[in-house]
Amino acid sequence: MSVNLNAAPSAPAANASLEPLKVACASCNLRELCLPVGLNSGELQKLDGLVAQRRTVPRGEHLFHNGERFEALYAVRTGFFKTCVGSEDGRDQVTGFQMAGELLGLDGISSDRHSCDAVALEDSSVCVIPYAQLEGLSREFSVLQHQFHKIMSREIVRDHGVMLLLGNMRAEERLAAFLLNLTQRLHARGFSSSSLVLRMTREEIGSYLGLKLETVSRTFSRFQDEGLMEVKQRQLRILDLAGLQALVNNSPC
Amino acid sequence: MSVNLNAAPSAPAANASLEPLKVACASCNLRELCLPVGLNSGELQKLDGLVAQRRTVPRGEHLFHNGERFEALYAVRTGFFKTCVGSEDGRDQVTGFQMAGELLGLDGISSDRHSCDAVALEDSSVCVIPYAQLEGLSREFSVLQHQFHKIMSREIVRDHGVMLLLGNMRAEERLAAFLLNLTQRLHARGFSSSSLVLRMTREEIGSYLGLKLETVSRTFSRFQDEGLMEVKQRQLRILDLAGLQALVNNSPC
DNA sequence: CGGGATATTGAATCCCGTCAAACGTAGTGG
DNA sequence: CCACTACGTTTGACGGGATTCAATATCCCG
Repeated sequence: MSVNLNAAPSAPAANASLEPLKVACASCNLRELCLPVGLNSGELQKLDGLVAQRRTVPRGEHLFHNGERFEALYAVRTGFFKTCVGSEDGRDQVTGFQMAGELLGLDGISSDRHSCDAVALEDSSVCVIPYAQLEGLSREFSVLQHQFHKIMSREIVRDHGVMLLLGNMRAEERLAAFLLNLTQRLHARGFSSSSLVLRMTREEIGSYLGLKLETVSRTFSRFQDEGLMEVKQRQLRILDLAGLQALVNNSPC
Repeated sequence: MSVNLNAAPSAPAANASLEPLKVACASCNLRELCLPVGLNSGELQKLDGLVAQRRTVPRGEHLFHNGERFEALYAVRTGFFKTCVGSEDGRDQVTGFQMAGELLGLDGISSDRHSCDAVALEDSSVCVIPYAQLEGLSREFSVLQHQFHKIMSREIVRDHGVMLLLGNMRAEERLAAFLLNLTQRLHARGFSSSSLVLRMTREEIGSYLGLKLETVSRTFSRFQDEGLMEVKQRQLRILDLAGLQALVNNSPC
């Protein structure tokens, strides 16, 4: 049973990947998590004029590719994405998982080209935010400007947290921290904070956390044995939140 | 000895940590690496009006602390910094090393508080860029706005690269990548790209790379044995650049 | 229903961390 | 100037946590 928030309002069209149809930011239930935070109604209207296009991305498809020309940011409306970077040799690293209300493509600003791949992990839809126009509008509205800067800064802070995780934590702590982060974000979107469906494979979790898929699987099993949670494939239920938090906070030394 | 942040701007006092003295952005030799990239002379002048203050930070002192109120960004003028984040338990992680022309404090925008510590690794000086005023000016000048966005985006891209390093690479590759990055940035600033002085300890390198100081030391020794470089304490000279690059690019598998 | 992708589990291996000792360097003050 | 100390670095031996290789189980989609 997939999470189905904000299904397209009608969309009778064939399943083209572009939809002219649109939900105004003003009436979008993600507005408090997304770019429009703090805008008044006039500003919201202007922003709406800019976000004219929506795009759906079927599961497994790319929203954009590494190296592609950067022209727009994308706000996740429904669904779930991963972003990953790759090195010259085949290795690649998942750099993040994005859910409703989160922005994709910020990495592209630096060089006018996307520097990672964005892939939908379930059928998804995004709002297309042409970047040049966003810069223009954020010169007009300082609230929008500030909110945009906050979003970029937040991404930097998040990345630093991931570095801490990758550099200092052991497998159990990494996985616990990951799950707590996931449930917290889901909770902020109105979902249960104890029961969730993993949208990604063990391998993708492992890539994000700097672990091999076998280690992720084994650690899940151990958590289950210890009564911290129930895992069955992608279905996960947290039984002992405090126990998980303790794992993250308590130094092993 | 606590950091003397933001004393009154007048304060002609002896060698306080604040200097009213100032070098115009227009005549700063870092201008092509820093915020002013692409500005015309009128715009440069406006920016100069904003960057009214310089601050010196002695080796070992903090430029800012985690949790402190965020009010300004800092552009490194001379010297060398590290930034680090810490978890509730004592562990901390170096998230970056900053040299001349690079910006510090971007993490603070997200929550109006700094979310990391910035520490000078040698006697350093920075330009203070009051953030509210920078937002104002970047609403006037789209070139400044865009350059600022590029800098933030570049930080995100860099962080993703570090994630790849921490998540996928082995000790040798991490250290090789680190050294190549360091020499490349030094080269861009007119220094030799083969000979350098490490401004940080083995422990700080290790923290950045997710390794223990002993591993860093051992790996340096191995590189030396293999004729890739000469290391003597902080003094380092690269003998086989191609060899180092090969280490980073060639998958071990 | 069947087949490919995904997940679980075990056993062996290895890279890095840990612990410990010794050395070198820099800074201080007698 | 040199002894003294604190700090950073090097190196060795050992252990452990994660990876690797491999076999099996399970799920999902057409």
